[in-house]
Amino acid sequence: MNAPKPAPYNHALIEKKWQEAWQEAGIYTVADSVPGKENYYTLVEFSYPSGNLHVGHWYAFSVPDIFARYKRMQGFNVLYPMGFDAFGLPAENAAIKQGADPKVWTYEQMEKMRTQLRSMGAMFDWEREIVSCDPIYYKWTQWMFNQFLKNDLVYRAVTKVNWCPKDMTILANEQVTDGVCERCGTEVVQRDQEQWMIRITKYADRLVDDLDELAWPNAIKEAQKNWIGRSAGSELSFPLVGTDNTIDVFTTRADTLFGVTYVVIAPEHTLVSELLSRVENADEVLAYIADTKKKSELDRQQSKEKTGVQLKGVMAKNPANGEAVPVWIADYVLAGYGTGAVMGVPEHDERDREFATKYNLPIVDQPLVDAKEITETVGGKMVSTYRLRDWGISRQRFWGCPIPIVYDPEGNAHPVPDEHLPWILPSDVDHTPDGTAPLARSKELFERTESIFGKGWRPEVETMDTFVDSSWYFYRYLDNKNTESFASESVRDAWMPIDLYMGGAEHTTMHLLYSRFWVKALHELGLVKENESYVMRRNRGLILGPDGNKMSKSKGNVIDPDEIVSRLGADTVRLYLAFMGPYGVTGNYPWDPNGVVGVHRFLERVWKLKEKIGKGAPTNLLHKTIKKMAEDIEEYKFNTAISAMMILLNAWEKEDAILLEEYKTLLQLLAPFAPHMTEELWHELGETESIHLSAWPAYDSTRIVDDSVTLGVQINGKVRDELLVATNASKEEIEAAALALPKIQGHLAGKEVKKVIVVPGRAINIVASE
RNA sequence: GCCCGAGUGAUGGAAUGGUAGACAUAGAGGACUUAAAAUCCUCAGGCAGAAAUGCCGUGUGGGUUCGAGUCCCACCUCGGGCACCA
Repeated sequence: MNAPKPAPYNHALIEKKWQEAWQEAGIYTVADSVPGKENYYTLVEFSYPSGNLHVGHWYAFSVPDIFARYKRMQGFNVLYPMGFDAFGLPAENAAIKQGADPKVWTYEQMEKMRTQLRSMGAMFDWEREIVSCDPIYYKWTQWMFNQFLKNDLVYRAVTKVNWCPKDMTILANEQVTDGVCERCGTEVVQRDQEQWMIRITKYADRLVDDLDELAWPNAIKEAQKNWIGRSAGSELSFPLVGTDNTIDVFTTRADTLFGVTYVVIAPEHTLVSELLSRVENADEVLAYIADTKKKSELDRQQSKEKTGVQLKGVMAKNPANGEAVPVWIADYVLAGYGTGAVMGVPEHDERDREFATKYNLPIVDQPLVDAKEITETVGGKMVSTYRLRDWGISRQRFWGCPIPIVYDPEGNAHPVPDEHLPWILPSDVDHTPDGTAPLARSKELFERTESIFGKGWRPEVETMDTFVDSSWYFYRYLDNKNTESFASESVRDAWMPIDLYMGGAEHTTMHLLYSRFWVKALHELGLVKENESYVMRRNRGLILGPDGNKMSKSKGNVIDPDEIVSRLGADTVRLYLAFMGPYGVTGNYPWDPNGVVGVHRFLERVWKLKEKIGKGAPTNLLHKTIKKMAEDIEEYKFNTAISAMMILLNAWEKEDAILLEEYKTLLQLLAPFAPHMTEELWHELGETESIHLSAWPAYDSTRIVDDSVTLGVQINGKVRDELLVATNASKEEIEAAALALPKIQGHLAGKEVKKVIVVPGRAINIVASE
């Protein structure tokens, strides 16, 4: 009879068993402080409850989990929390299309996702879960809004919004494709809308300058700098001939001031209405302005051909030489950038030249002067201007955080006092779009407002941009049940700032910048100590379909993680995603159905390797592997860390036997990657405590150096042979041995050796005459 | 157009200025099997050659260096960001 076959690797059984056991034992519950351990806060962007976990979620959450687990084994008290960014458009769309209640819909999606998220076997501490649409959470979103309002960081302003006349709704930029509404295809128009704004521009300089202190990847910093778009220049006043008024222009080229031949203002410029009375061609000007308004923002951007109209009879004086120049209106000048007016210097600016040529304006060549000097001479000032605009947070939507504002009978806005927070989102709303904010139809909200504030008072009916919810969520994980503050000072001290924030590249300029601003504002208001929220940020790449295209249902290239998990296991999916390439660089990797089988094979081989446990000899390779893996993981190069384990496995499989302790060390190295399988084997080998509570193995530094090493022997930089030498051989010995190699002698025949360079442990280069 | 990245086998990728292609996948050959799958072993950048070996080779062209995938200059291609930004 044959000996009984050892049990095969049954991932389904093992994964279920340990997920339950871990939860039971609470091994992922994180305390705010653990004696002798340093806290380490790893963050990933919380999920939108779309209801179905796709490969992207796995990549976003399970690979950072490897890092978090590694840090934990290294002796850190690691927090790796998860929650839901639960307000947002899809819930509302479901309400409009299917008549669902957005809240019920959202909570259903979250429940589905929690189950799927658990199948990852990640070390999320679910007791710290946050849900941004929960009043216990948004109370503090509203409270912070009030704090900002009190401190002049919030104001009311009229801005342009995308408006779909058919759907009667404001559209977000991403809902507008090629100038039409993505839902109904109707042409989108620009409409003035009064809304609540957050003064992010007040922090523009700090948001740029403080990047220098951060050890972030350069590309991310550059993207933010670019987005903020600080530009240093001069603001100069051009007096209008015959009036007390001036046109203020912004220029980065004050040095070309003497070359100015005209001045242009934006059609929306505040001076326009005043000047109209003095203009000789008012009809023409009005027609031009009307024309501009008809054009969508997109049209204005697309048509590169410059148009404009002269304000006949209006002249501006060049402050440098007193020369009178004509004033024009043109829509290539943007009202929202700089001062909304520019000086035209066709000699030095290509765009100005194009405009001047088209309208026969003079082009004069004048010598350049010193920018700073001339600015001072003409009474201007050196200023910076920014591409960054203030942040409009009002949304005419239902499923968002209510803006805690009420209006008195005279229409003056008042904050809802803190004692009335959370200012609850009502539920009695018809979601059919009719051009007004859904909350305007809530009887409950209006009655509540009157009962608290008095007759004739009415509520704000707009809700906040969901980027507000996500600007501070990382504080709430720290203290998610606190009813006295958004997070207590002691827990913030314990965890902030965040050590590592991994997320999508698409959030580089919006969410990442908003949340940096938010922390700076809280900091300035004395509400938090830190001035920057993220010590390190890494953007991950994208997982593409097997065909190399972005996964999409229409392309039929979508990989369903649930299917792979049930067929090959969560450990395999985690390992495969980590093995595809380095993490934290924005590389996009195609999913290879064969590749995932390959890493599964690796796990099965590790599983089978236990049969070789016996009287083996200690191996140096293990210690090199430990060293290399730690180095690689610290750089998020999980792919090469895995490959190091594969190399070790390949070597051990050739041995007759391996030592129990060494095999267990391999399990520990593999534990962050394949938490379930390693836990099973760990216990099978007699351990009673979780492998995830064990310490990351240390390597023996005396065992990472081999006795001998193979060097490449080059002649004039070309490899001709190799040489096995003792690691401690002297340069002279190596040189002599290399020169004595028969192959080398052959190559050197008739040549003169000029120099020999020995690179210890690497190569020998013999420099010879040709 | 401007800014930031990146170009390496059939594929994902590896390589402190020091033996290019680790590891893995696909592929070829073999073992086991009645057969297939699974598993195991071997080969595997290109060209030439029976082989030994030689020549070529990291987007292109230059350069620095004893030595360049890696550093410098110019260009090409691809990806990302911004864009009538004064």
